[in-house]
Amino acid sequence: MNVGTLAKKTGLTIRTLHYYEEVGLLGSVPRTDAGHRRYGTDEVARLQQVVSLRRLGFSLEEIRACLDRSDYSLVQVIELHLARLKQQIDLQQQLYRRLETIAGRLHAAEEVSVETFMQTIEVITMFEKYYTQEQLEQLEERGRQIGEERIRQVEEEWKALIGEVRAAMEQGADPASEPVQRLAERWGGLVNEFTGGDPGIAKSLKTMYEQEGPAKASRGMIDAEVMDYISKVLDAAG
Amino acid sequence: MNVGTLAKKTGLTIRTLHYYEEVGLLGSVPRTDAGHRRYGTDEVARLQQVVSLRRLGFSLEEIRACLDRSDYSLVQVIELHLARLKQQIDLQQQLYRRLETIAGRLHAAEEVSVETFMQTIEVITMFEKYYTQEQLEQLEERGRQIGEERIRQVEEEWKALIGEVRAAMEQGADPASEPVQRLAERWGGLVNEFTGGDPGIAKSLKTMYEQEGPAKASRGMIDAEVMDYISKVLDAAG
DNA sequence: TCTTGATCCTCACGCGGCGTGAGGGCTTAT
DNA sequence: ATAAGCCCTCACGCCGCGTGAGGATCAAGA
Repeated sequence: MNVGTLAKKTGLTIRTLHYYEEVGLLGSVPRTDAGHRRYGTDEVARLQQVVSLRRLGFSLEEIRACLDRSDYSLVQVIELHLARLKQQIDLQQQLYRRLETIAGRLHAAEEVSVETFMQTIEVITMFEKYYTQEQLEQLEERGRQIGEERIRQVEEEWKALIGEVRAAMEQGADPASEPVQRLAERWGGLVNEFTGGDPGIAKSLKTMYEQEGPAKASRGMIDAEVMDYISKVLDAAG
Repeated sequence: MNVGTLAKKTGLTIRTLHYYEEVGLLGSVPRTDAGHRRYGTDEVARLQQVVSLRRLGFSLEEIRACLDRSDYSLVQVIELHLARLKQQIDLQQQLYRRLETIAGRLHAAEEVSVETFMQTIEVITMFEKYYTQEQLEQLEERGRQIGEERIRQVEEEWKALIGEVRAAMEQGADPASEPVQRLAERWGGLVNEFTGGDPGIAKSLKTMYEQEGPAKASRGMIDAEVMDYISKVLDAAG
């Protein structure tokens, strides 16, 4: 059998067959006087083995090791390969979830510029740093249940509330005073809307604000001053 | 900031920074008189974006496209990337399952030579050709429940039975005769032990034997003659 | 100021698993 | 004899850098 025929039979290209021979996977293939390769049953059998192992994802180097030295511990090679595969799959799944989340957030945004994208990435990365996988899934789920509509609405409520808090702060209003305390109640309500009442998520949120600072954690909505003030207000509530 | 410092800050290598500049990801980095690279805030910011996108698994080409032309449809790029990732994950998971199955079979074997391995691969490949994913999982599950002990025992029973059938055939025994019919009963019992009474699996098994021929499908245990004979015997049973 | 060690530069080959030509010889049917 | 279709070798290209070689430059101590 000549290369072309064998190539068609195996689905490999001629170049691949040449290459396999070149790297020593097929030994020395016999030739005709003119130098054309002639594949006999031995070569075909060997090639079948190579193809089978290749389809399982082994490297050419591993395949050669397995086929050349029968004392090679196949089980170990497989175990190793399995471990590598599992690691890769895990990594890719993690990546997939990340990208999915990002895609979801971008879908919700009205305009997708590179800046929005980068910001989203930063937010996700920051979140992944402070929330456990479980918590992130929980947040996802709650987000779906609540709906995009409500999320945008809450966003607006936050902006308004922060504005009012800032105004109170700048007027030097007493943190313990009645109107300021009512702001605190609304604040707590919005926080609760995010955490869903889960104390673990609340704790992660707190840690994130402490570690990253209010400005970064709130994506520029809350600065250190306002945060300081609202902390006092909440403290005054007991 | 010089390269070394930036490299440490980003976790990249110096070579990588050079390379990114070489392929045009960082524009033209300003230099000192001596030709040393000096990274300013602009370059650092740009690099941050590159790193972020890189961590999401985008190719350098894609990153350049995204960053250079802001009119580039980010959402589409992400969707495409997600699709690719999904495909890869699916493929790798399929591979993983295959390898796991093979590893299980090899674990059950007493001696693992290259031949055993290749045979196992062939068997798995053949099975995957004729049974649905669901059916394969069902077979797995039944195998686990029955236990290796019983599997080996059944293997022995098959060998013995096939021997008896062959003997009957060579003596020219009437397929409808009482003792031969009793062999048929045992035959049906063993087949049933494999299929677990599932008609879908029985059908796939039948298709496999028809398409691949008895010798290949039974891994050399049953040849065409014996298969022919036992078919007649089973037909005679009605 | 001179030295020394750390840091920087460019150039260029290497990996894995082939794809994709270029430029030429062989075979087979007409 | 010629044309079409095989085959051969040689060699560069891909991606994302790693890893040197060989030399220039910088910062700090003697």
